[in-house]
Order: sequence, then C-alpha cells, then structure tokens
Amino acid sequence: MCGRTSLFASAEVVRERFDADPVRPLEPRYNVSPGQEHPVVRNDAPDEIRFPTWGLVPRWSDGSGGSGHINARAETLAEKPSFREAFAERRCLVLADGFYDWKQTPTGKQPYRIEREDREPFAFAGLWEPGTEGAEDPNTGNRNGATFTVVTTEPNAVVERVHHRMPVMLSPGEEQRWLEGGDSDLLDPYPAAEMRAYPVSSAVNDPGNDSPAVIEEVPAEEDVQTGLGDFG
DNA sequence: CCAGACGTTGTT
DNA sequence: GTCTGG
DNA sequence: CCAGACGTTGTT
DNA sequence: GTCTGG
Repeated sequence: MCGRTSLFASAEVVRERFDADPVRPLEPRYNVSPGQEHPVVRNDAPDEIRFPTWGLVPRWSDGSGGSGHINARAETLAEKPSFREAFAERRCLVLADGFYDWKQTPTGKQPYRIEREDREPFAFAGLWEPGTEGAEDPNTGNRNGATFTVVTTEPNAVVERVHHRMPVMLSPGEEQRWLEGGDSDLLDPYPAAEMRAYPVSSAVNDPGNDSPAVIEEVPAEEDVQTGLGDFG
C-alpha cells in the first residue's frame, strides 16, 4: 500500500470530523487511484480541505520523470532527498474512510477493503508539494498543481494477512500533532483492534468503477475454490 | 569538478 | 516487459 | 494500486 | 536542491 483509497462520507460529516471546509464540493468517492485529485488538509491552511493530485513531485523536479511518488516510507522520510523538505515543512492529512490492498494468492490477486471497525473517516499521514508557478508548460504539458504522497509503515495484525506494508493512519488525537511537525512516534501501525479487512469484488481493480458496489463484501476467490466459503 | 539520480511495492 | 493514464 | 497501451505512413 | 558516482 497504499495505492487505492476512498472517501464517501458526507460533506457534512467530513467537515465536522476535521473541522475544515472543502474549497469545492466534496463528491463521494469509492475508488480513488494515484494521479487523481483527492481531499487533504494541509498544514499551511488547516481549516481548508484542498484537492492536490496523488503522486508527490518534488519541487526541484521538472515533472518529466514520471507520475510522482504515491507512497513514502516512514522509516526514511527524514533522509530521502525527495521527502526531507516536505517532512520538515509540508505535512498534510489525507482524508479517507478506507483503502484497498491486493493479496497475492495461488490463483491470482484478491482485492480487500480495509477500514476502521466503526467505518468512520480518518486521516493518513501525508506530505505535500506546491505546484510550479504560472501556467502549465505548453511544450511538455506537465501539470502544475500541488501534489501529495501517503506515508507507509509495517502492517498491523489485520493488514498483515493481506499485505506487507500499510499506510500510516493517524488517530484523531494525533492529527494536529502531525500537521504541526510532530515526529516519527506518530508513524506506528494503527491498532489492529480498531480495524477490519474483507474481500471485495475485482471490479475495484478498474479505477473507472467508482460506485458503492466496490465496497461490498464478497467471498474470497481462494475460499470459493477450496469450498471454505460455501456454508457461511 | 560535472553528471546523474533522487521512489515505492513487489519480484527475482 | 515497461510505461502511461486513471 | 491496476488497466491498457506499446507504431508508422498515409488516408479519411 | 542535494547527494553520490565517476
């Protein structure tokens, strides 16, 4: 992780939960992929919800090197040239109410949805970069908007069954501290007791399938094939 | 000194 | 296989 | 993260 | 911009 997420909680719930106002209407999203714009709260404007593009492009990059960094390892944030400055100065909360991971099985990849046990929205620890000044480069077509990345860490007991990394989820009490520059003690795996994971349809594989159907639980394909899913 | 990389996950 | 687009 | 393209000359 | 490799 983390390469796919969601945020379909109502605008009202999100506004109350994070005490911030979206700068444009908040639409429900069930399947958000890298390269898309997604709501975040930035440390430089903590009372606003903005929509940078998922995939951090360092300020010194001309953007020609591909589509940006969708994840950043918590273990090396402070050292890596691509993240060091953002870690020191540009924190953000990436708003979500779940994410998806693909478990490698003998028969293929089974997608799982992972969320809080109470299904409430939460925040990933994130870093952001400002866009380049001025208009989009007419020659390269490179985008010029702000970008962000999601910090990853080791998995907890729930996520471990699916994948060997997980995004850093902040508890409500940690959010302000992260924005204000708190350090790596905030970047531990989230408590497994407050999370759950369940298999979902491979419809989620296609980023174009952005509907409530992709959050519905289905029998895991490997369980179907071994008969484990047959009797409830 | 300049040139070239700068990242993750996953895979081998 | 690898890169780009979503 | 996964899905889908990945090429040219020339033609409509 | 800053670090590493040559």
